[in-house]
Order: sequence, then C-alpha cells, then structure tokens
Amino acid sequence: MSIPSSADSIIVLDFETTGLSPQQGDRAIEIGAVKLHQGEVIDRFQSLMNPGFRVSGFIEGYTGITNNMLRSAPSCAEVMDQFADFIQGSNLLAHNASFDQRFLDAELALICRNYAGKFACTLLVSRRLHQETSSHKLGDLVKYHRIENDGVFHRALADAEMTARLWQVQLNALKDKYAISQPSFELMAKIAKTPKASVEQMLRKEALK
DNA sequence: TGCCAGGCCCTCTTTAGGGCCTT
Repeated sequence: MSIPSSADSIIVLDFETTGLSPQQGDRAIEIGAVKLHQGEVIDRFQSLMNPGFRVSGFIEGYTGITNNMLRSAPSCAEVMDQFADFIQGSNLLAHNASFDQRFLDAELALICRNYAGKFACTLLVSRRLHQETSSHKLGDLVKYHRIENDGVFHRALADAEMTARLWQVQLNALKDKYAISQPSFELMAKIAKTPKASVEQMLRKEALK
C-alpha cells in the first residue's frame, strides 16, 4: 500500500491510558480521533475500552475516567480493531506523537493489525516554530494561541480536537511568516526532524520553491 | 504495595545528566 499524500486525510488521535509505558503492561483506556480533509473535520472516533484490570486512583483523577465507567466498556481488542479500520489510508498526527505511537503500535500488535500512515507531532513542531513559549504542553499551547476549547482536558476526543486546531495554527504560522501557501504533511514531518537551530534556514529555502 | 518509559533537546556535552512532554 502506498503512503497517503498530503492531499488525503489526516487522523489526529489521542490516547488515555493506564500509565506511561505499554512495555510495562500499561494499556489504552480511551481513544479519541478526528479525521481531517483539507483542514476540515469530516469524521470523529471516540470510545472507552476495558483494559482488563482496575486503573489507579491517579488515572481516575487525571482523566475523569473511572473504573465504573470502564466496567461496561468494550474490550481494547474490539475497539482497536474498529480504530484500525478508521485510520487506514491516512497519515497520523498527535501531540507528543511518540507516546501515542507506542500505544497504537502495542495495541494493534496484540490484535495483529497495522497501519500504513506516517506520524507527525505538534509538540516537536511547536518547539521549532514557537521557540518563544516556555511551555509546550497541549493545554498551555491552547491558552497561548487562544485556541477555542470547551474546557475539557485529558479526555481523548477533546484533546484530539484541540491538537487538530493547534495543527491549523501551525499551518497558518508557516503561511504568515514564511509565505508557504500550502504546507504539506511531509513538510511538517520534516520540520519535526530538523534541528531547531536549522529550522529557520530550512523554511526560508522551502519558501523559495 | 510500590514502582515503572522513552524520545527529544539543552548544556556547565559528546566517556553525561537532567528537564520537558505524554498517562
């Protein structure tokens, strides 16, 4: 299967999990995602999932997702199988994408599913495009850029929606500052991999293409 | 019961250490 081009859809996703490391036995408890096509949200995916064990009090407090809510939720395998269908044909985007990618890879490996898209990361792009900000936490960036929100944080779909809006802010910054009229997904991924000290020069060259 | 990770990035760096970010 070929990698989707920038003209195709992008899935912005966010996991809530039992902890920080699937290698240490942590599991996903919620997935939220929006599908973007040409910058517009054209579809959404959200589901709680039962990890098969009780989550800690810290996670209940941090996410607002309680053991009682998870008791009647479908299994991780059932939800992730549906999500694998949802993301086919799309590139992927998350805030601190290495975290979400680890859980996506781990959960899909358990059900022998995979995906073809590439990941981009709004955290890495933010550290390069907005070096003036002291914090690059999603919630702080939402405040800094005055991104519309409903006050819900640390729930998967709400965080995915805000990440999608942050992505649009970053695309607009490239248009305004560097006159790059239609920044591609591939360019954003390239920005994330470019050393911070070289980004300015790289984008100036990009603007001349 | 208590504990756990990993990639990025900076600097008092590279034979390392520590903060940031995600739950």
